[in-house]
Amino acid sequence: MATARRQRKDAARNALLVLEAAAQAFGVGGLAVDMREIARQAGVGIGTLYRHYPTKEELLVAVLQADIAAWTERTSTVDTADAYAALRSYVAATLSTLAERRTLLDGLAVGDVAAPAFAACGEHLRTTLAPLVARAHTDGVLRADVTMEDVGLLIVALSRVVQVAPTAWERQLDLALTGYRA
Amino acid sequence: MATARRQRKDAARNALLVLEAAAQAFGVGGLAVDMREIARQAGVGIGTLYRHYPTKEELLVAVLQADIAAWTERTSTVDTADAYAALRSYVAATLSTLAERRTLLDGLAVGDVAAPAFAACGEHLRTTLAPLVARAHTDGVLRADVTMEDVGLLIVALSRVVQVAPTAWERQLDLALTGYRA
Amino acid sequence: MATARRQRKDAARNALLVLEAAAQAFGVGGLAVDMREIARQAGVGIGTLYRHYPTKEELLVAVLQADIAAWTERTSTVDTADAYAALRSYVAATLSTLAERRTLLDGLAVGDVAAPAFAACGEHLRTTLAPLVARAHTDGVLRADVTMEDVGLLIVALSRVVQVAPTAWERQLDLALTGYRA
Amino acid sequence: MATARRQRKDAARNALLVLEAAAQAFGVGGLAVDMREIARQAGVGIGTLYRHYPTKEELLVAVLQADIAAWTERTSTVDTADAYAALRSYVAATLSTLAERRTLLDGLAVGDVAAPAFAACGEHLRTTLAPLVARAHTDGVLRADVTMEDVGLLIVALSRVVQVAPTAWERQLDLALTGYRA
DNA sequence: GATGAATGAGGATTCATTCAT
DNA sequence: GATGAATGAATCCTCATTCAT
Repeated sequence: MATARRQRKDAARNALLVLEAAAQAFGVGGLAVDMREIARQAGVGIGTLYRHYPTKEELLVAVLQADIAAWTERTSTVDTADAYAALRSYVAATLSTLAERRTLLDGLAVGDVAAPAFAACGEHLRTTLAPLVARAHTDGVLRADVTMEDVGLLIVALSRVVQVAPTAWERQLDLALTGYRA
Repeated sequence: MATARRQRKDAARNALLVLEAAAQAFGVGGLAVDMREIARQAGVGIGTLYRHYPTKEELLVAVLQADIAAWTERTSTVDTADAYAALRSYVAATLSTLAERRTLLDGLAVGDVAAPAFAACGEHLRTTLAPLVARAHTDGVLRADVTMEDVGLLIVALSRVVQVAPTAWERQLDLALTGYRA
Repeated sequence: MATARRQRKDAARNALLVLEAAAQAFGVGGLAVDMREIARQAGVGIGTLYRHYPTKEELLVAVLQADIAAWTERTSTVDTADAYAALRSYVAATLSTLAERRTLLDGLAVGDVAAPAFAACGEHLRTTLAPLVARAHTDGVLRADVTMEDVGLLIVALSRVVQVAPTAWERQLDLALTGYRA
Repeated sequence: MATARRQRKDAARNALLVLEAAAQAFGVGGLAVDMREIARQAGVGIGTLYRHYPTKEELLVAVLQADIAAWTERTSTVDTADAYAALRSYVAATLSTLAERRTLLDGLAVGDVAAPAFAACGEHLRTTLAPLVARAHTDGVLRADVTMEDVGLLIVALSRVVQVAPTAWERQLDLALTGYRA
């Protein structure tokens, strides 16, 4: 049993090694990366990689899910003292997550396989961002016609800035948010 | 002579057909598209495709150059009556060009081959956008600390909106530009 | 008519230009040379090349035939004063021809198409070399058991020396011929 | 460990099968042979072929190296009882090796990749042939002015005979060697 | 007759995935 | 469970040859 457990531990560790290598590799080379290269960087055989992720697509989805998990965790701890600060904090946390997660940032999606992952993403947006926007409206710190969708698109827009000029997004965020303010 | 010209005309037409098919195909499938598929969609043989564009890279660059040419043309006729309107018009013209040119929008670039094309792009930005920003400052319709780079990044940012929600960019542009206003 | 004649002259000239370019090109790159490259070096269009030589093979055969013609001409004027000198002169003339004709030297032959050309070659060997060998035997300057075939193979052998060390064949010829002497 | 070794054994066998098929194929069709055809004749998939020899060039070089190895092995056991016999034996062993190794015989070489292989070849010539020539001189069985280079060129020359008339080289060797004798 | 654009079969190589060990 | 050798479909590109002008 001890052996079995040890093996399971090793297996889990391998799965993780592959996941990290894949995140790295997809971030650098996009979908074009060679599965062998990922296996190599993970320090495992190609067979091991395929045992854990039977398909390139599934591996990508796994990376995506890990990214999204990191994001939901990061954005669940926004400081809520001030309504405007809370909103800004949420957007900033999202963008800073994207800055570290190229796969998510690049929107690497593949066919319908990634759809569920992104659906979970929208779900989280609705449950966490909506209250913040509502409160901002209540507190009168947001233009009345600005919706949650607008803020979502703001994030989407600034994600490109993150991609192109990784240090410039904070300034652009503040410039743009000025336009959203009441 | 007339004969020779006629042939060239046909050849030129084929080159154009290939270019259009490629723009379409790259826009849909990214760099992964099969050269044969492009040839098929252009209605020419694969050999003809390669006669005009000896490499996949070169074909992509040609598409990029056509996109950029379309953009420079479109942005050279901005209404200059009002400084703010002129600036907005420039950004809007750029974004609407991107909306029709997926290759450019997706920033499909390949190694160093695309670099010159994009360099021309930056060049054009500097010569056309700079005066508009300068005039906006002179006329006092732009926050004093907003630079040409900021406007460039605004375009970059909104290009993502174009990509994700092709009809929403105009509203986002006006929202954001409010923040840039003096 | 003058025009017609002029055109025929031009056509003949083109055929010759192609032949020379082909001889050069095959000599350098073997059969792998691109037909377009030959046309380019001949200064004619690819269509013109194909008008004169409908096939790569046929072009090669034409080059071969020109080579063989040069050889038969060169070897028909051997000095016949002394039987041994005549024999040596014949072999030397052959080898020096080979030294200038890479296509022939490399034995570039292709399928059955080249066979007739080489048959003519053997034919010429029999009609010109045989008498020389016979006379050498009569004059007692050649070992009695040395046949025409032996001399033929001597040529074949030394042709490789010509190929590998273009200046060394004469010495090797004299060394070897010593063994053939009575 | 036993497991790993077994796999390597199979892999090694495949590598060898490919090598032999390639030697055969290059010998018949020169460099023009289709890699797929080689794989087919070896009874392996094209991917397996490429796993062992990542390039057509490298496969050719491998064939060349095997040929050269066979030659060095064959020529290291020459009978040294009599100086003249030893020399003849060396040349004969070389030629009979060539008779079985078309790739080497045809001098199939490709760019600079084959250069090292052939360099090793010249090296071996110098270390094994030189002493034989020296001893022949000492024993007075070789014309004083005949050098190692002459013998080398004799081999080169007769290799063409091997190519053209595979059964005639021995007679030609003896004829020619007579000229080299003291 | 000359030209060169068009054609497409053919050939080298890569890479996702399977499977024997 | 891990490994990596084997597989072959897919893809880029070349080049002999044809044909419209």
